Amino acid sequence: MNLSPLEQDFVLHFGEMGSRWGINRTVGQIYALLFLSAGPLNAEEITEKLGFSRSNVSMGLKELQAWNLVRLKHIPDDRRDHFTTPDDLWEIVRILVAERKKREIDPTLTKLRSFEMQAPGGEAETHAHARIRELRELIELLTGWYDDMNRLETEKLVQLLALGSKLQKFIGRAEKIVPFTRTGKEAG
Amino acid sequence: MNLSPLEQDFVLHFGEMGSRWGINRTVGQIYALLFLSAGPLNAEEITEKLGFSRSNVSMGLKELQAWNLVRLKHIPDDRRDHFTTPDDLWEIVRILVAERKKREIDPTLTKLRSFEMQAPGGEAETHAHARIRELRELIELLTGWYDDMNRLETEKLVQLLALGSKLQKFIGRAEKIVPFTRTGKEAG
DNA sequence: CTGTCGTTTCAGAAATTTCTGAAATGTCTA
DNA sequence: TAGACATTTCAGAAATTTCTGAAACGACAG
Repeated sequence: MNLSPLEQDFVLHFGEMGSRWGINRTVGQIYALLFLSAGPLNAEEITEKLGFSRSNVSMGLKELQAWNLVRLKHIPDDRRDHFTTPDDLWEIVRILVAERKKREIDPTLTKLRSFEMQAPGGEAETHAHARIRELRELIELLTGWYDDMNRLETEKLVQLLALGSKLQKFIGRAEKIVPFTRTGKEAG
Repeated sequence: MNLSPLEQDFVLHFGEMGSRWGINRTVGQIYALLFLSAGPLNAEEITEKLGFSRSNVSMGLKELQAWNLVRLKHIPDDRRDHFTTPDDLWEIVRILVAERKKREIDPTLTKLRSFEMQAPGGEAETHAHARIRELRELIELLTGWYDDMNRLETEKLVQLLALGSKLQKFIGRAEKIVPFTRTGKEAG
């Protein structure tokens, strides 16, 4: 019931990567293990394979569930909880981005907007305010783009990404065809 | 020589955010302070404004320099080092993304490819290998798109982002114009 | 060469985060 | 209701990260 060298290496790498992303090392490892596993695992199995305490696994799974990164799966005649990651990698990407946006970007935008509301505190603060406005505008452009792309079916999304900068040929044209729209929702 | 309430709040927020991104809280604060400041600051000024030790500021600045996020600026008749952030926010975004890619994505890709090289360790590992291949392909698609976009001038980049999913109208057409390319590198 | 000024280094202190075992909680069965 | 099983909670232990003061370093001026 132990890890193959491949799994071992993969799990360690993503534990390491997780910790550079503000994610607890062991949480990263649990996720990596589930990601590779052919079927759902229960907490006991994870404990055995990764070799940390049962309670640590419990907390890790709880955190992964809070992030919506792991799915609970019930197995007939077994009342233990089993866990998996989505089969579709794009779903994983979507979840990751959505959660990070919700937790980090959205509160930041709120805060930046509130800064802009406050009357400038004198001459010296003019520069800071300008800087904050620029930052807010940049983040809004990026999140607007994200919202837009996130609405696409995965297939279309992949096609657009694959085309990349080749689409710049159409910049002028697109404006003519669909003028004055922001999100493209109306155009779909 | 102290912080305005606005600066204070901004600095604290980005310190907090930094720590969710694997960046030391005080490093985030130093960066936030420089970001808002109208002109270059020297280490002593940063120490006074943020109230942590001189050596901590020194280390923080060193780290920011290693990340290429901060520029050294010399002021005539002053032999202290002064620091700023780029005026152009898009330059900051480009640097941030480039550095994270270099430190996290590229090594991960290398590792995934090496996993694929290794002969599968038996029936059980087939699934893990498939999963790894999928992940590698997804990351390659995204980094390919990034490389492609990164080559654009900022103005074009902003235009493309602003159009968002409206560009899907051109998917079929673009394929005709530039067929068989994946990353756009050959087409540039 | 000596003194001043600015920066960096680094060992240990302080703070924070993560991990664990033991106990509590919850749920189902007989 | 008792007892078997699964999970969660949480206070303290362990590990890690961050921060500091003191000393070292380096450049320059006189």
